[in-house]
Amino acid sequence: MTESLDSERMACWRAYIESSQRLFTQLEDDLRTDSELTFADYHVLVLLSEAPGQRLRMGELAGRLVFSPSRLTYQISSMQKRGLVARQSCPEDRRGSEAVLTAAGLLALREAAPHHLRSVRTHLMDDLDDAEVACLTRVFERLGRRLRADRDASSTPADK
Amino acid sequence: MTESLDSERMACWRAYIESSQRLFTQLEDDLRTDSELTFADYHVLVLLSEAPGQRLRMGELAGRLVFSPSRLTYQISSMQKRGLVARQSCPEDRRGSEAVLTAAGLLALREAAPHHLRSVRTHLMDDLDDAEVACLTRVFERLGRRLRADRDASSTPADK
DNA sequence: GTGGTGACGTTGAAATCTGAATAGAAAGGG
DNA sequence: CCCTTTCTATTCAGATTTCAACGTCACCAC
Repeated sequence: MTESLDSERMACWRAYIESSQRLFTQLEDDLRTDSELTFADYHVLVLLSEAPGQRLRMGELAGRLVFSPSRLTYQISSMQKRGLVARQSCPEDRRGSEAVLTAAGLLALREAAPHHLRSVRTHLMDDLDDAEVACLTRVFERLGRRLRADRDASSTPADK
Repeated sequence: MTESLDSERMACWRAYIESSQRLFTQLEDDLRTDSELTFADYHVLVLLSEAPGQRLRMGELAGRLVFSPSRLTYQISSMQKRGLVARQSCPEDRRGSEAVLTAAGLLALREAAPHHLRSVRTHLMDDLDDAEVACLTRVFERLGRRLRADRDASSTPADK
């Protein structure tokens, strides 16, 4: 029956979409200005740097980045050419492969991080008070949990 | 000096990024499932349908969609081929052109809208209480204003 | 073990997106 | 008027992304 949003929620939705798009564009531009990395590159480096052994399976990485498998293949190939990561075939499962952070990759991350974090602060975080931060965290962590659950449910053909 | 985010803001930032990415992907998938439109197509149709004369200048459209000029040119060409919009050269300014909504475009929008709005509700809005909606609206409208202002400032070489 | 089934990544072709360069037209002096 | 500058949108080449089809291997039941 209700196939629409009330006007407050519609305004909320629109502000969220437009501002997010604008923010991501801006961060991407900033990152390119003061490093040789894209936002995707940066994110890959962060995830690898935090992983045990500074390595992750392709599938795991794709899941966290919200990338399609083929997109990740391309992304890692690109970073491999630039020496930021290496590819190794997985010992336990010979179908799989893993991306490993290189010394150059870690260095690139260390150089880019201060600029990027400053960018995140000036464009977004500095303008939020603690209550707003708490609210956003609550909302988006809940959303993330739900969307991950939906995805897992739909990939499992445990229908019905 | 502070070139990092405190841990709460970092968690907030990460949840926001990941969940947003996931949400946009999900909405895109839903839209494709029950219509022939992409999210960008849909957004163009919405903006045109609300514009006086159901037409907008390319630049205006690009600004609102947060698209680069060349991306918009491509987007509109694609929609033109599918009959969703038409292109007309602008009477007042012969450099410019405008995109006009067609009957088929309006129809496509009307058919897709209920599904898309349901999708937005089930994946996001239904889970938010009124206070959260108010918080998000406040935050993202403020962010949007600031980012638009930054963009305008940097395009104007009125440097000091 | 053997065959079927599914999971993990990759590949190739086509669609889309970006950034620099460009054509065409308006605007503002001089 | 003429010239220079700026604005609008498009074009082109190249980079990225998607989608579907594969190749390889693991897993499970027989």
